[in-house]
Amino acid sequence: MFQVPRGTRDFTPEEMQKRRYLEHTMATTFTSFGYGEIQTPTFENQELFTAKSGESIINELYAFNDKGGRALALRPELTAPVIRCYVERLQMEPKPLKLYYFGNCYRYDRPQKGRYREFQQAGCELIGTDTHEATAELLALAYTILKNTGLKDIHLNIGNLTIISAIFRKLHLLKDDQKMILPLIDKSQFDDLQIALRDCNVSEEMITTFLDVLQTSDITKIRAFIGDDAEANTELSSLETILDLLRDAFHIPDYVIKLSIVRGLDYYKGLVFEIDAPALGAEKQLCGGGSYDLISLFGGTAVPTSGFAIGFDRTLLALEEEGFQFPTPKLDVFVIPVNPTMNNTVIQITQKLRSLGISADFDQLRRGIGKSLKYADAKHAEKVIIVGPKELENNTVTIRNMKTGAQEVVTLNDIYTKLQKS
RNA sequence: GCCCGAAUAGUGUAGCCUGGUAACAUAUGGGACUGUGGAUCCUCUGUGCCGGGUUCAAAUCCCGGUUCGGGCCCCA
Repeated sequence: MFQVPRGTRDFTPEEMQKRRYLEHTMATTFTSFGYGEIQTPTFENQELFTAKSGESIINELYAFNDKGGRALALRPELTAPVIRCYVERLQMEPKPLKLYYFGNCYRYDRPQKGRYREFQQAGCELIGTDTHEATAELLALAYTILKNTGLKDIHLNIGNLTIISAIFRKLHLLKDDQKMILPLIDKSQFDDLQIALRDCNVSEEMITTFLDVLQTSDITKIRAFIGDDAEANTELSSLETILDLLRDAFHIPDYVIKLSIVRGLDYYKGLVFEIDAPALGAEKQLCGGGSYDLISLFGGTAVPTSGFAIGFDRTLLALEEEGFQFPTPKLDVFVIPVNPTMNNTVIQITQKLRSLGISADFDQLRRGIGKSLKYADAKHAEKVIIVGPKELENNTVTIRNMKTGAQEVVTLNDIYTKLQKS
């Protein structure tokens, strides 16, 4: 027996129904915010990803050489391909340029729940603006997309790398020490962090205040800590303005300032954010993003960029965990011939309904009415048309409403007006 | 890449400890009910993840692999 490769999945019609629903609601929200869809190849030159994230990521790439000896890789994410495309052919588009995407990505990782080797990402890039209102809108978009899918419990956490760097300066931490404590901050392991800071000769008083600042949402506390650092003060004022807009203009009040968000990569600068779904446990992060600079790295003219990526599969899992009722696939009409001599009429009725945009199907197994009703029920048919000799003598059929069980006899000509109204 | 657990009809499970006829529910196909039964009843089909070992005998015990889950690493 064959089975799917490790970390990959088949999607049944039932699962595809959910995935298409989710994709549709997300795409609708993106377009309502003025974004246009973009699609890039499933594989790219390996260099694109190593340039962005360093050689070490080859271990987690599906990388291969093609028959011409070109070093290629299945894409592990979509930001680099989209920015590559921008640099290659979209630089002269009017700004701001708003791009969104859906796409399968591939990473050689140990699979577990919410983590697959082939997975889908949804996301967007905002190119050519970093005004407060643009940044606030990006945060609002990320939050709104997830809310619009029907998710109830999500947490938006906002951090800032410029501010955290200023704090490090304040603590007089060496570069190597910073590297060591960053992962501890990212994982919110504050006990270990405290010990590590003592080893770096940071005073007890500073450690206490620092830990407090990392966990606070109070901007005044943060401002007090960074003191007269000009760059950090500017950034903090910007953050304050952005958050005011998010709360008062976009009406999204439930965010949390979390300076401990550092994210795992070097090209982010300034604002970073994450959205979690507590329902998911270990792999609970649904969305991550921020402002970054990749364009100059890829040889384009530097303009401000920001964006985020959403874990599509995790979002779906979170909805399932919350018991979300997905729309069920339905059939408008199922047509049942009482015996096979009715087939000709039954097919004509079915075809006419289909041509009117009404989804319709008919019994193709020559089963009795009972079994056919059961099948119609399993397929969530709304109405059933029963075609039998008794009715046909008077050029009529029986229409049964599957929800109420109510039946009425209708002439052949009236079927279509009758069904179109409802 | 590391530690731990699991794997039995399409689906959900029992049996495993203590080796001895693979079971139950549900779903699917067929039939009865002579056109209303989205019922009921009857019935066919379909199952031990893979490979080795121990044994007269392995779903059961042992070893290796695979896959899935839980926790790490990582998370662009």
